[in-house]
Amino acid sequence: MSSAEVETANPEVRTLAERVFQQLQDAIVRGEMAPGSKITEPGLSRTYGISRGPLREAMRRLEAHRLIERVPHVGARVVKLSMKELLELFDVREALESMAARLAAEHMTAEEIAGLREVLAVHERQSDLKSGEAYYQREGDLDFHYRIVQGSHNRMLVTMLCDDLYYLVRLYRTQFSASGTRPQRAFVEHHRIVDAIEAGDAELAELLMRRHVSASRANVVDRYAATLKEREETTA
Amino acid sequence: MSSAEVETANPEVRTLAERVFQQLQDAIVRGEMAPGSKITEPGLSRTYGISRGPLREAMRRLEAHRLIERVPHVGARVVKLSMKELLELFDVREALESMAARLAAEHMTAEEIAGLREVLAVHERQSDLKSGEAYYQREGDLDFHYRIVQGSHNRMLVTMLCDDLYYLVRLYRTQFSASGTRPQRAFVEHHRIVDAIEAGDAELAELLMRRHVSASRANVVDRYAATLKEREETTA
DNA sequence: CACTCACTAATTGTCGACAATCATCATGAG
DNA sequence: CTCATGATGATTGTCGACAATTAGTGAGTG
Repeated sequence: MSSAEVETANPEVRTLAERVFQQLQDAIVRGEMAPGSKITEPGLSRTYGISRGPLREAMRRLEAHRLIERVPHVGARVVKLSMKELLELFDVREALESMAARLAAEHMTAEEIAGLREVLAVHERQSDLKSGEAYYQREGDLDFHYRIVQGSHNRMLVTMLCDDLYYLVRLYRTQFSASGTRPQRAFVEHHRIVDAIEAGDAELAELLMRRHVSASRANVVDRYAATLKEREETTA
Repeated sequence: MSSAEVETANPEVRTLAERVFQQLQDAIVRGEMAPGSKITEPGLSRTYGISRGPLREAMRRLEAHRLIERVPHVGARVVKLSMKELLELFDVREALESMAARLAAEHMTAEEIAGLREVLAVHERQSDLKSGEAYYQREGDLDFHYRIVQGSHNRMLVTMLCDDLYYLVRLYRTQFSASGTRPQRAFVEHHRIVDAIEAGDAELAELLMRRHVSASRANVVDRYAATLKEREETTA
């Protein structure tokens, strides 16, 4: 299923700071808190019904995860990704995910590969339904990448991508309302990557993942240029 | 010389939490706080003369930077890198730094390249003095990598490497007392990387940096195996 | 003698209040 | 009319105290 659906009272999470951190993380990524909007501690303190102590600790963690930006004595704002920063994010993803694919080809277990294939099968079924446009836009695509990263068996890599960057990716998708485009091609690419991993071909898996992320980046650039041009024409 | 240097009045750093964060970061990286040793909030609160509020915020940042590990309701310990985690760190560095070299070859300015050459010149002079063994072990090597990462002009990459990973690298060097080995070869590799960057050959710069980090990793593995064997013989 | 269980001491988590700093707006001078 | 300059209000930074949880100790029992 999708990721975290955290209720207010989750006994799993022991501390208030942790709980409010996850809630805020979710709210920001979903776009429920407008990008660039100011965050005031007394405000959040009231809405979440906690004191400012744990709240500030949660905000420090959000800051470390790049979801909010803080200026001493001034305040915090929800991060607002610019196109430049989005492209930077893609470069970092290209570097880390291609490495993850390489390591996955070397270390992934048979069960993990089977799970990966299952994810692709689910995507295929979904694409049968609303075929063509935007078919596994949201969490599905990330699920795929998520599993490969886990398959790298590199805990540092897993933390960086799954705990940090993927939240930024989701944030970007809501901010730019970038519904999943280029469906079939990405789907084919996913399959080829899994094939390479299953064959234990580390170099190929790395190369394919690199191209996959790079193509996704190029697609974003194209769409951005298109919307810019369109906006220009409508205003003119 | 120890931690009693930066007095209370540093106008650069505005907030107590920020100041104590930097002090702790320094103390940990320098090995003044033993790896794996427990950190108690009342203890640090006394030694640094601040209350637990800002201290906890500083600790949250240290946790995000992977310099301490926390368990809710139990406490925090200074991180202790295992060999496995060290190798994971090298894999991440290989991915990120090779990307940085590629971007540096594309975006670095003439002045930045000149600065890079200057760093190499300094290293060369140092190697004239205590030539051979361990000649630019500590900060010098990181200076080189640092500048290339900056030359990538990718802020996210800069943050990840310079603000996070390089502190871990320094921590590892003190923990494993890994004085800079394999001197000449690394020096030559550095030169070739700069040549590629200056020529604007992104692919080559990326490849060379990748090999450079990979070789450094292999060297660590070799040395580790050697010390293991040696320890075995002495105990036998 | 080993094991269990309660109790104690210490540490972590949380809260409310106070002090320092900044943004806003009004006021006045040029 | 524009710009500089000071009050004022709110927000952030910091502190000390209280509550909750945990680890360690020691007594008691099988």
